[in-house]
Amino acid sequence: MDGGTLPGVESTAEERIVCHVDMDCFYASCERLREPSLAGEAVVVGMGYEDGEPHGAVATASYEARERGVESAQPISQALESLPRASDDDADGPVGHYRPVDMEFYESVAAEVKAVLHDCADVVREVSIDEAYLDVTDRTAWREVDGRTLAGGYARHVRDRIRREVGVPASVGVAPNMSTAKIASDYDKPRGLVVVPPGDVRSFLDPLPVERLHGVGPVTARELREMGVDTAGDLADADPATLRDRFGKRGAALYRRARGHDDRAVEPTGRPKSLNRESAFPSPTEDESAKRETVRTLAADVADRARSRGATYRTIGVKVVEPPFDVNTRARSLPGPVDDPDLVEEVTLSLLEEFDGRTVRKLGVRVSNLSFADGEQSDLEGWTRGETSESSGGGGRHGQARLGDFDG
DNA sequence: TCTGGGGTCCTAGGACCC
DNA sequence: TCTGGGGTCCTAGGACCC
Repeated sequence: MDGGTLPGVESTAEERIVCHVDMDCFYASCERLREPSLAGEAVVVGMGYEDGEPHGAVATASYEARERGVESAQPISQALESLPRASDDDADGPVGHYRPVDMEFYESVAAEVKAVLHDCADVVREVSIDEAYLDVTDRTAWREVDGRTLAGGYARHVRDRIRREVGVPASVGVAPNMSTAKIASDYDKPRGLVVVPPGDVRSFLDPLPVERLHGVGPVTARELREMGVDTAGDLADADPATLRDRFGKRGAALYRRARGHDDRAVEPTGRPKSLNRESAFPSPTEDESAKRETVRTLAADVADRARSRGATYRTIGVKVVEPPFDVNTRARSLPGPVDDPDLVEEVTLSLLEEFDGRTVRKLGVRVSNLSFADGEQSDLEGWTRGETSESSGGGGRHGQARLGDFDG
């Protein structure tokens, strides 16, 4: 169906075809989907926002709202200063439509998008609710027809199907690897379609500021600039040994990616590694009963989510954020995986005790070291027969050795 | 950027084992 | 009693991403 192999052209790893699909201001687009009159209007979706109130933070702003100075993660009160609310009728000039986050609805729209993606590719890695990588090597080719690559045409097809079948806009980047495809999808948002064929990777990346590379945040960007590295091209020309010394594994990976090399395979979405719930107090508090009550609620929520996802956990932890923004984490591991809400509460309350008398602005509860019932490990029959030797601890030759950990 | 919530990966030191 | 090297697990913190 795809025309077979090109004569004289060897297929190499660098000739994979990876699409990165990035939904445009996804939450705002979802709001427009169910409220079509919002098309073309400035839309702000707020986390912790309630109709008519000033509290909460911006989760997503439409491009119209961004033009008015509304930024992601900004407090709603601040957003309202640059973009008054449409429902406040004294507003004069441009106004915004503010809506509270409705995750359930967004998840349902995302499920429709994912269905399209899985129909378009054999391997799909969902990174978040609004982002995914597709390996479409077997569905198209880098060959050019009339000056355009077939891969680009395929990416356009993916983007347009999402628009047509689900009704929300997306941007798509196509490249021979994940890292470049990701940058490409971001290059021309919204409704972008950026194609970077294998031969063009370096010339595409070279002029970009280092911040555009996935994995370079404010801290790394500052350090790189101090080294005289401003662009991806500078990074590609830097001394790899120096980068490794300064940034460890990450430095080595960044160097390779800046040079257009990224051989990570598009792996299908895996199981979560941890589950976590946190919430901030309206203002920092030292009220012990408020702290304990919050932790109890978070613990119950996390345990509940773990159960609903069929996960057991072996490590339970808390996060305590003290003003101004000092993050403390404490965790305790159990001898074996459990599904035990009461234990989550007990352990987290006990970990919280260390912070008695301290003022906190935010608390969190986390479970990690997850196992899944249908997964490969902890097959109950194997355990009881003493046949399972999957044990992660070195030396433990037979499952029997660890069985004792579970009773008592 | 007076800082919301849900995640991932990496690093470093200490405990403990052989 | 002191000393070596290799390995894993655990905890805490940091950077980053959406």
